[in-house]
Amino acid sequence: MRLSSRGNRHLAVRRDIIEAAWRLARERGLAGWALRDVAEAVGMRAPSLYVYFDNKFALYDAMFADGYAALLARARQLEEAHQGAAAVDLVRASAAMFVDFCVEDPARLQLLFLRTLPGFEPSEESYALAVQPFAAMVDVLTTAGMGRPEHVDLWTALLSGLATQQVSNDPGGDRWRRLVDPAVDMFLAAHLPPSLRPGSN
Amino acid sequence: MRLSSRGNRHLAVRRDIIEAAWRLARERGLAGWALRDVAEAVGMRAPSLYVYFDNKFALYDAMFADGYAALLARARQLEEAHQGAAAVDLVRASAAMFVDFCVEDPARLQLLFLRTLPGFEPSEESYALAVQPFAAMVDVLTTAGMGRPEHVDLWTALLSGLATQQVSNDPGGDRWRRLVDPAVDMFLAAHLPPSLRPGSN
DNA sequence: GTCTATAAATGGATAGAC
DNA sequence: GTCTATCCATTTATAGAC
Repeated sequence: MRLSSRGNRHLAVRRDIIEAAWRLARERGLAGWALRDVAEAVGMRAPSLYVYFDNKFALYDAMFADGYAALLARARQLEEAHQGAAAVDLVRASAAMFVDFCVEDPARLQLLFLRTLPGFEPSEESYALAVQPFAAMVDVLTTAGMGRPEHVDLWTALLSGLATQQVSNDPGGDRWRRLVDPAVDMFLAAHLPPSLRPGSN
Repeated sequence: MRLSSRGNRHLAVRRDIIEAAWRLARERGLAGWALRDVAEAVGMRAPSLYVYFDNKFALYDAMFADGYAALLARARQLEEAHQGAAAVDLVRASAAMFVDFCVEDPARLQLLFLRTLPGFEPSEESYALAVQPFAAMVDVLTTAGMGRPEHVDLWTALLSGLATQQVSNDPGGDRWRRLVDPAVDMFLAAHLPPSLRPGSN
């Protein structure tokens, strides 16, 4: 009991630190803050952070895992909401979800998908977590008859391209965000099996 | 005469500095080097660089302009090589050229298109240069009957998405690079005017 | 677990001699 | 234009007291 509540406290502080780091990343960019700043944001001094993380990269690694956990949660939520719906509807909803997820936090997009942080490599544990949302997306596409690797890769390129353009060239706007539906139409027109097209059954 | 040759010398040294900086960016990442390193690479000491650039961002700005100039050169070259060819062929060739341009230098991709360098904003002059390759691409698409803004934006998203995925998730490979042609097929099937389709005339 | 103090390194930028 | 010398700020990380 005492041990576990101490463990819980430790984990709760870890969470606070991760969330403070995300806040700073959103405000100043993924690499635009120092450990001092994170410490201050949680009411500590920098050296105390080393009780919770071995170094700055370990904090980034925890953020990486946290980001993929958030994405996985949204994917699961979408899956539940689409129980019994047509496969294509889940495909559409997944596209919008993914692009919104990327656009709403450019620093997260950078850490999770752009690999732009010099020197950072996710740990094996975090990488294993990162695979799960990807697998969920493959499932969604497979159910709609578009699970082949070339389909999946083209799908990720299309969606991440829309997100990246939106964030890089029209931050705060929706110039590319609003192209998600047309882009999905284009993709479906080219790759959705005839048997799953609306109108057939 | 003396004045202009001095000016030429100055410009030549500037070029050397810019090229050394690109080399370092390719080796260590866009932000992975110090002015000291650039200076050493051109046989100087760091303070001497300030004769050629006001500060580090000014050097990045020159690299930015240089990158867009390189892209524009390739676009012009492609245009010339496709004098009299079918519009769709130039569209295809432009797609491959752009993705290759991005993939062959990830640091350049980052500086020119991803806006991932914290605090960096291109100067007005450099930005004006950046618009030109974009305009050239709009021309190419317009000639093929696909010049509407939504077409152009979807086109840039699709190609930059392929490039970014290639660089981020399969560096050195061709997992996404080889999808350029299928991606263009998909795009053309959805947007190329019937009158320009092969088979019609 | 948290602190103060500080090490150790980095890196942009300036002063001023030559 | 180039150099040496140096400033100054930043920041990761450690030592050791409490």
